[in-house]
Amino acid sequence: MKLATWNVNSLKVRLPHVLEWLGENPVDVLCLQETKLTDDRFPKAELEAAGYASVFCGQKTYNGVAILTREPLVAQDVELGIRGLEDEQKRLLCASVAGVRVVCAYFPNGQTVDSEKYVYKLRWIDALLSWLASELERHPELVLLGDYNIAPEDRDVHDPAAWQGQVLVSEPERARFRALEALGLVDAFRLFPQPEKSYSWWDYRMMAFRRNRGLRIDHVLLSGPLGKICSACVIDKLPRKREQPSDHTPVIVTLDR
DNA sequence: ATGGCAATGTTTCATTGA
Repeated sequence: MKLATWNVNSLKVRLPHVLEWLGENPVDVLCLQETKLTDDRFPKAELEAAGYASVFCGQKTYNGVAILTREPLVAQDVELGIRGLEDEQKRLLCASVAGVRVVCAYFPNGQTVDSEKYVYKLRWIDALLSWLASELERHPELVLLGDYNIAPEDRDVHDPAAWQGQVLVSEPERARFRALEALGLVDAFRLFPQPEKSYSWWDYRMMAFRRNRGLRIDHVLLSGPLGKICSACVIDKLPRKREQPSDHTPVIVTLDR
């Protein structure tokens, strides 16, 4: 079983990329973030024609998440948002696939550490943490895939000195990433040897991709039982090399089942 | 110290992202 996550930065623009990528990478599950589409505009039929069922939860201009699966989804297993959190923003979606609870998340960006958006980011993650604690009891086989907007360690940052204390790397954010791990979740990417300077996002400006000035902020966290059957986790840089790419690139995880 | 790129809608600029 293969699962992937990809912040597409507008599914309207990136649908051809997604379809082509799925053709080359026929994963069982693909979680998307920043679809930036209201549900009435979601390209359900086009994805179905490519062999994928979808559930989605979107809004105009910002945010929006979706889960694509090769197997049909059971509607009653689908859940939107974090239970117990009042939130207008469409950032979280869950579904069950082959007994695995799949959580697709688009964490808030936070803008700057002195902004209201940063306060919201921390509050959102705190709500996620307490919700996940109970969710893990209900679903021991759980995977949290998405754009976390957190680079967990300095090795996930191209220039740690320049980023020191900034949003995406600040200590309160990193502490929350560790709190996710303390729930028993493991960072699938770090279960395996990886190339030095592996990142999942590069700024569009300053030729950042070509210079590999990036951050690793897209992650797959696995619950304990799934960590034990995980056999690979890779970042696929190819889509970032295309014309008109998303600034993020997919992360793919393989489970032995 | 600043902006640099891309997408969106309110569009011919402002806002947001990361």
